[in-house]
Amino acid sequence: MDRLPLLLDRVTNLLREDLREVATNHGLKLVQLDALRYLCTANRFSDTLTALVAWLGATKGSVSQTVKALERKGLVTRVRDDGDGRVVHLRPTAEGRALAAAASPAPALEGAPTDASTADALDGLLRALLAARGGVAFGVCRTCRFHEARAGGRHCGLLDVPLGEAQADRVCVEHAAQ
Amino acid sequence: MDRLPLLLDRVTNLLREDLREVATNHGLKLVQLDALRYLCTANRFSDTLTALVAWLGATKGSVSQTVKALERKGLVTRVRDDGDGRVVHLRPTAEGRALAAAASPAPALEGAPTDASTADALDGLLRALLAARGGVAFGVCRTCRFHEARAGGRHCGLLDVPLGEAQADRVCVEHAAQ
DNA sequence: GGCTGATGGTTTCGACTCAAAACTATATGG
DNA sequence: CCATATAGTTTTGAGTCGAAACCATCAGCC
Repeated sequence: MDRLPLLLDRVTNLLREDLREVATNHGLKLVQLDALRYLCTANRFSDTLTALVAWLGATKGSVSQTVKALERKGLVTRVRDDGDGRVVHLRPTAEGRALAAAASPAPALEGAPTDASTADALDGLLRALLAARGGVAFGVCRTCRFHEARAGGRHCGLLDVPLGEAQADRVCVEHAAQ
Repeated sequence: MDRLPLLLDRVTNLLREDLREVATNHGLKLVQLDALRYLCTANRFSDTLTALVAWLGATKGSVSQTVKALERKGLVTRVRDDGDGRVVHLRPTAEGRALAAAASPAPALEGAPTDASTADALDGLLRALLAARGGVAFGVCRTCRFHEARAGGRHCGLLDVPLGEAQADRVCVEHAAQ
């Protein structure tokens, strides 16, 4: 009895349904809210179009349009990089940040279980998903969105594991290249 | 440290990215594949437009368009109900079933953990999500998509719990009304 | 029977998404 | 300096999305 795909399907749908409603309540499409939320947590390495493309899993042409829509709504501004003339940083405006803050987390998750076992299970699932896509090398850990330089040493904020100083420059399986 | 929303976001995105690729490989949009997969598991109560709308979480106008696209591609046919002249049953064609079978489960889930604890965690999550939406009464259990009349008694196939004979006519929290 | 309302679907509209492909501009490496 | 890679934009055509208007059919009720 393999309930996993079924459960995952259902959870995903409910979550998206919920977020979609939040988005439309704020006059946005779901993808636009997704993008805005990501950009609000992105640092100077991960606030580019390419990173957003990787995160959302769509094509760059498509994402470029979405960003244009966000810009038109005054939620995001484009800032050319000083060093590299090709890259453009996508900075949420104050209004954009306010909207993202108001729109997350998903209301449906308010009462969600906060116990460690649930997170652990998702952890395992995430690792499996990443492994299934061939453990694609997508970026150096030190430049990853989830890389944290803590007091006790470097840390991966997504998988919640400590990292040796040496690993910080290794390629990271998680592709939220930053 | 609340990693749950973050993990859920990531898992959802990866899963969708994966499914989207599968869909485009078969010349479909992601939503179309979602709809087709649902219809392939639906019985005579749940193969209607309204049920599909509830499952996908979009508006009926939108879903009607999607179904039209599937019909145009020869993957689904419309069949008027005998008893109720208003309802239309959406039956996947042989070709539609073949495509859905070839396209699922998501390749990324192939190597996913099959242990019970992962499923249990998702189970809890699903219950929380359903509770958060106010435990909406969406249909009588007996007419639910996941209702099963087993040898040992009635059974809910989604939450994997046995049901008393009396409960079968109670309102079900899960809204996949069938 | 006939009226009223609810239910199941379809259609139309405008804004937007999507993938693919062509394109521009800026790096980087021999 | 030239070839190639990288970052991003634009265009095009099919399709999604929500909203609102619309058309049937059914169910309750007097």
